[in-house]
Amino acid sequence: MPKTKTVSLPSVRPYHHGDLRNALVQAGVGLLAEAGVHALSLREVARRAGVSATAPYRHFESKDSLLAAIAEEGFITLIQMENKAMAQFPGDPLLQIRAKSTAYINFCLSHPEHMRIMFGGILAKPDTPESLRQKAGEAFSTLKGLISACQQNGHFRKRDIDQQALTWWATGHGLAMIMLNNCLPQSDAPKDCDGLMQWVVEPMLEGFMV
Amino acid sequence: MPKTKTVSLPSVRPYHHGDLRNALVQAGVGLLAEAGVHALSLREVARRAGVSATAPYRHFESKDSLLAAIAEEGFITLIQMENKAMAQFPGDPLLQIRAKSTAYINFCLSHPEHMRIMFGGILAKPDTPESLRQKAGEAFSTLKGLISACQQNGHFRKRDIDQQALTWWATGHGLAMIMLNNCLPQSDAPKDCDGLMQWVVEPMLEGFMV
DNA sequence: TGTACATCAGTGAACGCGCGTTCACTGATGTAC
DNA sequence: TGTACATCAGTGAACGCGCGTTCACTGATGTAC
Repeated sequence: MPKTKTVSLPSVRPYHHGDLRNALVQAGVGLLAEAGVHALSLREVARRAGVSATAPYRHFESKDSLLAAIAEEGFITLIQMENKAMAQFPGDPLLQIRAKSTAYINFCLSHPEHMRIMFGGILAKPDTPESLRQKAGEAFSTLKGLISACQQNGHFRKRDIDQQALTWWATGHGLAMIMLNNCLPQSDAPKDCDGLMQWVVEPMLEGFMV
Repeated sequence: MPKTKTVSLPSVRPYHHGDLRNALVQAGVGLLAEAGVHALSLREVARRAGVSATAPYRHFESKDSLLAAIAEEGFITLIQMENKAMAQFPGDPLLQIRAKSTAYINFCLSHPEHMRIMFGGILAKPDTPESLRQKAGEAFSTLKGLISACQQNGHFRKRDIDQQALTWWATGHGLAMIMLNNCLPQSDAPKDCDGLMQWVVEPMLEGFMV
């Protein structure tokens, strides 16, 4: 087979990367998905980004702050998925809550290792950046808005909104974590995860409905 | 200050430990509680048990199998705490479920790092020992029994037992994980964790009640 | 428009570290006769 | 009861490894005049 002489494209990486911070976060996200939390090291992330082991220190104080950025990226993706799902049912808060729940569990199951970072104690650390905390809280605010709307339009009984919201979130989050860890017991539950989520949420919903 | 000559007690560790396997598990549990998952290494566990770095290999194939034993110990403790709480209300399955929920969250909050191992993916690994899987399933079986009893005595509507049980577990587990990770949003929820658990479970319970 | 210089974003060598695991070993224990 | 020997449960040296981080550096970029 004759070797074809390939034209040298501008493959010479310029000295400055241009958007290394972002590239590192993306490399981290990819590594996480492929190899899991335990394989996620600063050095490997740098390697993936095609950069020296110490370059990340121009953009992150320490490994922990890279981790925080990766977690934040996770919350952003989660919120996007939820918003997209909710947008299918404009004006119908009940269907929107259902869609949001489904999106939540879909994210969890498609990003299990990411979940372990997002909910693996990083938010309990003192030096967690404010932007991360804020993103983490955003999804919950949306949920409260939807529940409030469901009370207004007569779908739900009037109850403490924080209370109903937290109950809902706990249920969805708990199911997701249980599935993530392969703890789901044998049962006659639906096999598809959308159906399962509805199935689990349903008994709780009966308590919400007017 | 005069040195008092201390009698040499039988402090000379005999060559054979006697119950090293158990001692290693306990050392691991202690280390976990004090220093967290990240600090949990085979070598440090051996050090704590006062034994050479390689001694654990007489009792555990690998670090992973020590981890599995530690997780199993966690489930045993959890089950004990739940059973003790339930025993306060013999013959009253509804109060027993409530007590079990409270015990669950008390365990989670008093053993956060242990929870991370128990529900950190270890049950998803292929070579997880059968005994661990079985212990992990035990608490759920108990819950199903209680729910069934609540249906029998007319407290709960007749519904699929697996479904109600999973909803309940998901809610309790979710709340515990949320608290563990400091994700609990600002709200007018009770501050004590028993009260909080009841507060979160209550809206769901209304859907269960006849 | 050109130049001097400060600042920024990379490099690569080196550090010390603790880890999981292997190996050949030895001291203690249990058992068959 | 005593002895030979197999088995068991420890030891300690050594392995290779990848990690996070520091340091002094250098190439590229932006800015003031």
